Amino acid sequence: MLIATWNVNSVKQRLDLLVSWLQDRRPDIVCLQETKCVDDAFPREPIEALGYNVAIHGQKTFNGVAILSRLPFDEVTPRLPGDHADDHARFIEAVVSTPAGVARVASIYLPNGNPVPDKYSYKLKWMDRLLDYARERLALEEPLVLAGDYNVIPAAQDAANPEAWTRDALFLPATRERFSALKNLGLTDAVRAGSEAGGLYTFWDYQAGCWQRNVGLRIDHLLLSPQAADRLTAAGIDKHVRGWDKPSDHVPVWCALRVEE
DNA sequence: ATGGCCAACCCCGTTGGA
Repeated sequence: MLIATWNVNSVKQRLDLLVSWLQDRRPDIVCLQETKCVDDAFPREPIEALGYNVAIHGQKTFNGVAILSRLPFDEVTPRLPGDHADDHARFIEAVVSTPAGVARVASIYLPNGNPVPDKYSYKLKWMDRLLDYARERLALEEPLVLAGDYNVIPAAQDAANPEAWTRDALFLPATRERFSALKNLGLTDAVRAGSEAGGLYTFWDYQAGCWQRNVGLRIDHLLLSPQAADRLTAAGIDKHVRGWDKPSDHVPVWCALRVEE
């Protein structure tokens, strides 16, 4: 079973590329971020025509997350618990039944946190809420995948120019500490389970010829519970999608989980 | 050495992203 995440930077602008990529990669479950449209405006039909069920949590102009799944949804829950006043559409969770039992998947769009300090406290609070949520879900001992745009550079090897990011919300010590704390709960970084190599980027800024110069960041991640990590057979980054016409600044990241007994 | 993009929105500039 293939589970992927992709920050599409507007699902309406990216619809043709999304359809092409779904046809090529044929993932079973896809977590989308930055859909940037209200639920009524989400382009359901061309995605459903490819055999996907669609769960969405959008808002006007900004943010917006979704989950696409070939398997039907048993449950869908928008919003990360822990702050009723948080009205950003940054989280949606779904449960599906697989041949090997239930799987729980969350699509996560973690706050950027810049500029520091004005917007940074919201990011740290959001990460603390994510830690609480993950702790609670891990107690269920289910296959669980927390996939999305974390806006976290986990380590120096995850940036082309790490020294340029030392005072940035994506790379500050408090950000990296919370990401480490997530992994220390027992979550596995799917890409890092297969390779410790540098240069495995998932984002290249539109500006300054970053793509052409391969100046990128690894900020999109799939974190797996032990029950999912036990079934992990492969993970990858669809870097070639960044070279397509009118691309998102992020590319899809995926992992393959064995579901047969 | 420097600057270099893109998307949404009600409007043709401003805000947000990373």
